[in-house]
Amino acid sequence: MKRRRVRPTSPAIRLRGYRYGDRRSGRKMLFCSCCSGCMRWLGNGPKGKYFSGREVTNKSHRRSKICSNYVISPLLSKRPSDGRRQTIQNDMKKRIEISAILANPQLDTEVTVMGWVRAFRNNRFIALNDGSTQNNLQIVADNEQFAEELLRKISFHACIAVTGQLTASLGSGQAVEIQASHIEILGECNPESYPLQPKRQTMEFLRSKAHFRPRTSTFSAVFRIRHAIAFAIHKYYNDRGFYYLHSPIITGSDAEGAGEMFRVTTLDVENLPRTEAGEIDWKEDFFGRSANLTVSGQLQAEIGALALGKVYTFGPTFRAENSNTPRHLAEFWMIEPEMAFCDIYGNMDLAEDFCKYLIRYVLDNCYDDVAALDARLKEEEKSLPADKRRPMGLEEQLRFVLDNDFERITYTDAIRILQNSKPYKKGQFEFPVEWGKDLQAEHERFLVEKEFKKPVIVRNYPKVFKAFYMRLNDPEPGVPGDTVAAMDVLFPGIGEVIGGSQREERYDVLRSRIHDMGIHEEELWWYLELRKFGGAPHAGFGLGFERMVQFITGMSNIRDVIPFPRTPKSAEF
RNA sequence: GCCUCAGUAGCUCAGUCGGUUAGAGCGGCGGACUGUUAAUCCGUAGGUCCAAGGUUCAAGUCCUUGCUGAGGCGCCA
Repeated sequence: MKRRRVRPTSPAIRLRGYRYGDRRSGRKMLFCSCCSGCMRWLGNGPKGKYFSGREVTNKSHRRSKICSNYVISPLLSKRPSDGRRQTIQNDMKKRIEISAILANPQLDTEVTVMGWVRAFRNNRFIALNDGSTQNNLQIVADNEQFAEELLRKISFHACIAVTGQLTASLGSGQAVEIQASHIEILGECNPESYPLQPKRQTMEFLRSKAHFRPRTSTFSAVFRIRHAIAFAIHKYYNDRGFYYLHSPIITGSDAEGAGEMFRVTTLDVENLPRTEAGEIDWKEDFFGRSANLTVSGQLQAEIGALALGKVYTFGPTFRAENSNTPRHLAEFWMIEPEMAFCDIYGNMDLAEDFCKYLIRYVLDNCYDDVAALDARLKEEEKSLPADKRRPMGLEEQLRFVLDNDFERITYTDAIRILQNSKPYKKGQFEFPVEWGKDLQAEHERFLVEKEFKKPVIVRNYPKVFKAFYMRLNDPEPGVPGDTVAAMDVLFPGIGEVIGGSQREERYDVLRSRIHDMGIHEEELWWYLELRKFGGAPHAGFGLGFERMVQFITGMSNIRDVIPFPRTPKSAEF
């Protein structure tokens, strides 16, 4: 069948759709064209060359066959002439988003807006928010013009539709407002039983009301910014020639070396199949083997990089660790770029440029949201003693990161700096500082927040506490032991945002590392073969998406930057 | 997983050495208010003091266990 766009058959009826001709019957069939995926059937046309839009459209409309996105002809959207009240259905097509009104206000025109009531002051002024922007639009409701019954229903977070003239505001807090001529309650919100209130509420409380918290100013700002960062990530890599590679969410490998995993099974847990030896028989399971949720897409990303050159993954990641901190989630999103023909230095360059790009993108595109979060933090910190307050405001902090180069040091440098530090000499560190021991949070925090006062990239860690796939460095004078080309990007407040490395591309070296760490070689046969056949030097890193959102929004708990957080003992919503 | 703290009205919290009828602010409800910006003013209702057990003449308060939450640490992104 040939797909062909249908032209309007008459000026009055603008019909949009794709027409398929059936050769055998000669009938024409019309399908919706609201989007490339929509195949909603709108009706059969009559035989013959011409297609009657009116007939089909009217018939389809009566039978509710038209896709909701389908552009209705002017004929249908015209208001009924018999004076019947216009329906919401028609209003919705006229609805303008508040962001559009505020960006480009057409004064003295009639507009229709829909959204949720943030405040109803003086029985006259409604602050309306529809989620399209941080800013509310003020609705002026002349209370003699509206029934008391209606006004009573304009309560906190009730959903309403308002039509009226857009005018310059007489008040001082806003530039424009709507003089309401028509108000409709789309969804009542009984304040006696609705859990949220027009007042400050704690993050803990709002977390327990995850189905309503996006309506608050703080969370809507966070989720708009979260979206912007996600979008910017794709844009960043796409613009630089990376390919988005979908790494699997279910994995059969448990040798990824990144923590405890969630098991995926269809076996009856009440009655597990056993082998003769009495062990659980995973051959009976859905995949014919033991399977888990992924803890990293890195190993698969390496497959991509060694064919497509530059790839990135961006997907959910699962860690079944009992981590009870404001920086950990059991389900989080991770971005893992992987580049062939790249070493640890190129890796660091990408990491720094990438972080800065995301921050800049948010400042350029979500300034109102950042400003609102900044103001909120400042307000919140007023009640804290001076030494507990953040050294910088949110926006100031973001600009500071943009304006300064990240400090780049080796692990060996870091140990030396720490051993010469005041807290070390005064014995204020809880954990020992010596070459060969991993840096603890208190050490990282000292480097980032006290010594350098900006993001720090630490590289070349001892191989003993790093993963098997990291590239072994040549021995260096002044370095007491073997190191690998690993790097961590440390940010103020949240610690490690990025962990990455140059990968071990030498088959023999990798194989002996796998053996040393007690990993079964058979699990990683394909990973080893990547080195055996057409291998290349390559590098990459993992960036914790929520940690970046946390840094950019200034939220102190990671559970408040993901819509539905999953943490130990918590998977509501 | 370890350590610390918390759980009292719808929300945020106070409640002294174990002692009479458990309080406040905000929010809700009723009323007033035609230029408000967390509006304001007057009035009013609202409690299984997390749960179970224990000590005591007497427990919101002390003890034990459990549950939940937060913070710190570890693991990491």
